[in-house]
Amino acid sequence: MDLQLPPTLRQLRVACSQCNLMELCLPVGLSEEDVARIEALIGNRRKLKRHQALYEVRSPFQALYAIRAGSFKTTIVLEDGREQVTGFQMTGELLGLDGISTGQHVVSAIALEDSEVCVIEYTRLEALAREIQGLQAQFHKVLSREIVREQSVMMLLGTMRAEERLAAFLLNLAQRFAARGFSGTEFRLRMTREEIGSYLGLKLETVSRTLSHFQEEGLIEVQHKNIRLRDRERLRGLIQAPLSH
Amino acid sequence: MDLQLPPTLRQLRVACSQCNLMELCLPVGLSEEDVARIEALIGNRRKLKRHQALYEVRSPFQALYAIRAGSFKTTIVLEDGREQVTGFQMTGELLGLDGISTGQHVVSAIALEDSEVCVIEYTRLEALAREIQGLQAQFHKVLSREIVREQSVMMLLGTMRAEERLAAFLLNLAQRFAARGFSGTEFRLRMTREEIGSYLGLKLETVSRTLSHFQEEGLIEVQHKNIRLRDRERLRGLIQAPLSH
DNA sequence: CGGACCGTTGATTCAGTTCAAGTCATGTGG
DNA sequence: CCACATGACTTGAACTGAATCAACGGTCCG
Repeated sequence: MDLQLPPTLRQLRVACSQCNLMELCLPVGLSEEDVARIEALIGNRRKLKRHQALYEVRSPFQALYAIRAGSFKTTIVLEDGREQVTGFQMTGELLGLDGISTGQHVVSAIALEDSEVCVIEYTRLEALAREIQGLQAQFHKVLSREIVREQSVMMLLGTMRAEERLAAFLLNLAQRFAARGFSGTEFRLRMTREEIGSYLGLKLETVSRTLSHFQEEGLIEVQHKNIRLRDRERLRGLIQAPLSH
Repeated sequence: MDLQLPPTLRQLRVACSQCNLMELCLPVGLSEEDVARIEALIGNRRKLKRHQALYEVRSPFQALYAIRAGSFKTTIVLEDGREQVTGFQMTGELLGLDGISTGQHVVSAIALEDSEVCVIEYTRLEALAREIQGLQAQFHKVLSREIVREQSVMMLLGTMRAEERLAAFLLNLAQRFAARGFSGTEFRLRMTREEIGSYLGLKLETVSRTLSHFQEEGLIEVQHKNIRLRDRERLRGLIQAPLSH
């Protein structure tokens, strides 16, 4: 995920107040003064190479991570080894919320490309949230938003057919790219067909076939990992009005 | 869900400190003094008849609800009318977390039987959480636990076969009944086959067939809504070791 | 440049859905 | 308090969407 800034500028963005993700991240709707205090909270950064784990299942929970650059997947594993992707995260989104409950992570977070995160030590976040009402409110909203997101995935997995799932997935990605100032009609998938399938409860062959099918129908153009949405309305229609029954 | 207390006693339990759900609810691990302050927070109660909505989709979010007696389902609806159950809640569990994100509820909460909830006004909860660290910590854990629960439902819907889903569902119910001091081997389902199916991404016929199949196998006894677990270990084994592949 | 991974496409199989018919339970109004 | 209607559940038979198995082409990376 290119930040579309020259490298020199990239070096300079060291603080939340200068981060172009500010409106996506925690310090939203806060006074300058409060943002300054949050900057102090957000200590160091961490860089990760593609396929590297930010944290693993069962590792102790200590911090949340705001994605500064790159993207991640979170995966959960069953005793018998079956694995499922529970989410894809991109810049400005928060990772680690699953660890608060038990003090141990229940998913692993893996970088889909070379990435960088801001480390937010959790005890310090809680302390600051007690002092800055706006931060508390924002944090609660982030937690609740994750609950809501997962509920819509449950809907997707529970009641949608393969085509609808893929359509919903593509539209969601597009919307998130657009929210970050990238094109919402042309983008590059960071994940494999298998990872998409795992997230959507489908096999990779079904993902591949369905994308091909969308292409035949003129809904999208697929070239490897590059996607272009050609008929967003019909794509949206797929979700709301299933073919039959 | 009978509280197993004579009616007279039931009248008397008016405060958190005397509520037998205390260890399941918000005031966990707090000093007596703090519990007293939380009692003040928890204003009135609300009684609901079977099938009555505690709140509906799109209704404004103002409060969380702790279930004092009875049980609920939460459902999300698609534009085309398709509906899915996203969770079943029983005594001591919190309802309404979905509303924090946008200020509007994204699910409806419907009583499965005559029920009663404690109303927790959200702005007051946030204010108190800023003052009482233990309450803040507990609240965050509750939010995170819901995120984790939904992730395991995603796993269930995404990668499990019908038998595994049902087995996981029954074991989860059993464990929650047991945590509340009821029998974990013999209990009554509060929801219909259709509601179970909706939650598990199955049709009601499949739920019915699978339960019958479990019975033939000697895993459970089913009589209408009454379930008895006869071989918990083999039931658990179903989840961890799928038949083939 | 070679090998591993990733993706596409086809043929076949199968788990779960759909359609259907009938039983049983519940509760409501006369 | 009974009668009847309605909703809940079960079971069977046929159907189907997605999985599985398989073979092959493309691409990326060391």
